[in-house]
Amino acid sequence: MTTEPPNNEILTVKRREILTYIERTQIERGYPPSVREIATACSLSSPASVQFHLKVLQKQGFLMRDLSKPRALTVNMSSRSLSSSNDDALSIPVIGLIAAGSGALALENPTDEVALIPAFLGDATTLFALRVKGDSMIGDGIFERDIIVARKQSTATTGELVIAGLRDETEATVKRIEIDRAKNRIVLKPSNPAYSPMQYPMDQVAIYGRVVFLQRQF
Amino acid sequence: MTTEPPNNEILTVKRREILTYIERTQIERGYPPSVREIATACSLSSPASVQFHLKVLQKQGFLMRDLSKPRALTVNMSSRSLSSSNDDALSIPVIGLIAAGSGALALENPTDEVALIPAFLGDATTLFALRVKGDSMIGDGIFERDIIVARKQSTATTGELVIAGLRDETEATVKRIEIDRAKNRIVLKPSNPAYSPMQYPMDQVAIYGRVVFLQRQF
DNA sequence: GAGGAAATACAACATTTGTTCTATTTTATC
DNA sequence: GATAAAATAGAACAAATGTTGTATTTCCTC
Repeated sequence: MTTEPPNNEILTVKRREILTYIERTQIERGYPPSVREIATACSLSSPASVQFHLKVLQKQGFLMRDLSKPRALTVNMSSRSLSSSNDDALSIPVIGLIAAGSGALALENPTDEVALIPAFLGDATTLFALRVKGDSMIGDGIFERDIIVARKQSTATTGELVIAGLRDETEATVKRIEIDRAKNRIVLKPSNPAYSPMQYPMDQVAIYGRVVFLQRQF
Repeated sequence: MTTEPPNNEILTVKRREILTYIERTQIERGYPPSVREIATACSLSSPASVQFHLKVLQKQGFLMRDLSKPRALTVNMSSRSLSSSNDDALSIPVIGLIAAGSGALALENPTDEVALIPAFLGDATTLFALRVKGDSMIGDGIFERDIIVARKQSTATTGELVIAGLRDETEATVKRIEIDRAKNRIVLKPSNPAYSPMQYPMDQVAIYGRVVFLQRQF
């Protein structure tokens, strides 16, 4: 299995069209298209024309073929991975470290960028990402170095996982929130039994956002 | 697209073997096997025998076919999803393989789609995604319903987080692996203290891949 | 052990498909 | 505009593949 180094030559319009069609078909139908199906889909009236492009694509390392076998196509490299502006990918700035235990968050100095492609996340402008520090939330499976994505919002309901902090401070933590309107209190609960919940008067707590997503690299 | 209700008839040994082979081939090669390839792999010396089973599987709703088209096979329902509720088992319902095709295979619920892959994961063709079932790995912060992305590989070193299973079975689990070459044994360790490590002779364990990434939606 | 259903096999055939050769058209370059 | 390279097309052929009909074997049930 020799993985050809990606020829950094650009993809022709037609070749990109073909590559994309193969990918889409594989995903949508569960099996790759035949040469003639590619021809029809990509407006080429001869299988030979497709053959021509396939050979180039193969030489460039974009796909693998098992010759003489119908539909024996494997896409090595997504055409998307080459596009400079990755339409589908969201890049969200990692604003800083968020505390587990007591805090320490330096907002507003993007250190990193996370690339996400989740369709389900919706409007990207209201999202921000943080790298987790500490172990106060391991009960929820949130570990040190994980990256969590939150949606900016200043309110929350009991039980939600939020990014919050004290109004006067620059620190923020990720915690499960509990709102007691009767007593006018907010409780921020760690999910690690080794830590204790913290109680504050409602007006002292600032909610920055709600956790919607988490990712971890091993 | 009518999703046939899963006929609760059980899968024959042979039919399960065939279904599993189709799935595995789709994952590993990127395209489904031909009828004759199935015959060879599943020890059937006639394509007609395979045809017989395929028709049954199709009627049961396990797979779809486009007749007269080579390799036009789509697995609707993983054979794994039928396996008795082994807590450790991974259900591999939807593998909408990553950012594009490669070894795509979209099984089961089109609703559940993994559509996220960070650039840093590199070559997408050797990756596959799984949805986690069970709580045997919560010690590592891997929870039910999380999606883990693994890189295909058949070997591993002690301490790594792997997708592995018994060679003869269709189920796979995510576990931390420990290899004892002296005793010719492999230990698969859950990270939930409620579960016990399992020991197997080395040649009975099949390693499918190493966990490289995890994502969770809240 | 008899009978029937399920499973398997063999062989022949029709399709789909990949492949190659050659000719023609388009595009780019000077 | 001339020339070469790239791209496309057409046709014919070979290989891989799906399909069907029938016969044989295996397995299960009574």
